[in-house]
Amino acid sequence: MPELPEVETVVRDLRAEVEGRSVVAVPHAASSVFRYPSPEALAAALPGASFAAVRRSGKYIHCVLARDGAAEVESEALIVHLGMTGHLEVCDAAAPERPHTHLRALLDDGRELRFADARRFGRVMLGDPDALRAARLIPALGVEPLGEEFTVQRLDALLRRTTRTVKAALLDQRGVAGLRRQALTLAAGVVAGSVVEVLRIAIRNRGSTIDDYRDLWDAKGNHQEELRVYGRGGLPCLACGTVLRRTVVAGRATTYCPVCQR
DNA sequence: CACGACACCTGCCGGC
DNA sequence: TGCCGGCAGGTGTCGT
Repeated sequence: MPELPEVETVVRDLRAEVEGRSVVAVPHAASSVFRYPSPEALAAALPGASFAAVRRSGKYIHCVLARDGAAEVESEALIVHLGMTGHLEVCDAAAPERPHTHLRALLDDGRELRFADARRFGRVMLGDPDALRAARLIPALGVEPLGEEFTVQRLDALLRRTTRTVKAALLDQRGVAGLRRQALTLAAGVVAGSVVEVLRIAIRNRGSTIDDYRDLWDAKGNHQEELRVYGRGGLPCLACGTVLRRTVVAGRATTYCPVCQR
């Protein structure tokens, strides 16, 4: 399940591969992952556009497009959310199509940008991000946790005005975009510092491959090796040896040490 | 506003 | 060996 560190890894790699490239054709576009416009309309509109920039917004990937000869600068982006099992790759156009491939975009260097998603929880959209947001096709995300605006004050205000658990608050993408994992009832300063540190380390480790996540080259991330609690229910706590417990918080499986994490 | 329930969707896993 | 129910989980929607 791609989280912010995994998405950031994909964005950085994608940026190096497609920035400056343009789309020549769309040999394949079909599936329910296309929320707007229809896959046919997207396939018709994408050719001729070039990738001006690749950015991350929460867990959304924005490929900002540019068009030659367009007098006025129009804001247009190919937006991708990986959902649970979404996967982007840039490969030779002759490479065999992996199962559940929903989009293939032929680039001007002979390669293809492809999107595959077995579970189809992912989304692909094309349009003005502001307009898509206004149309509620993409959500109005909260503070970017790796941005300057993610301050202790902002987080403190966010946590202070709610009775929800810290985990539930952090999971809500309208508050702080792109976060999950557990947190405890700690001072906002500690949480804020931890969030940023953990995200930076996870990105340095190219994300966590818990199940399906692979980068553009189909390689696994490395950060799963660093997780000390996640997925270790029933195993001893690495700090004190107590058996880690599993429970459900905010509708999500949550593992914790009953001694170290109270 | 907070949160549970459900929908979407398919691979995987345990049980029979 | 094989079928099958159950489960996971990001996000949106709807009901309480």
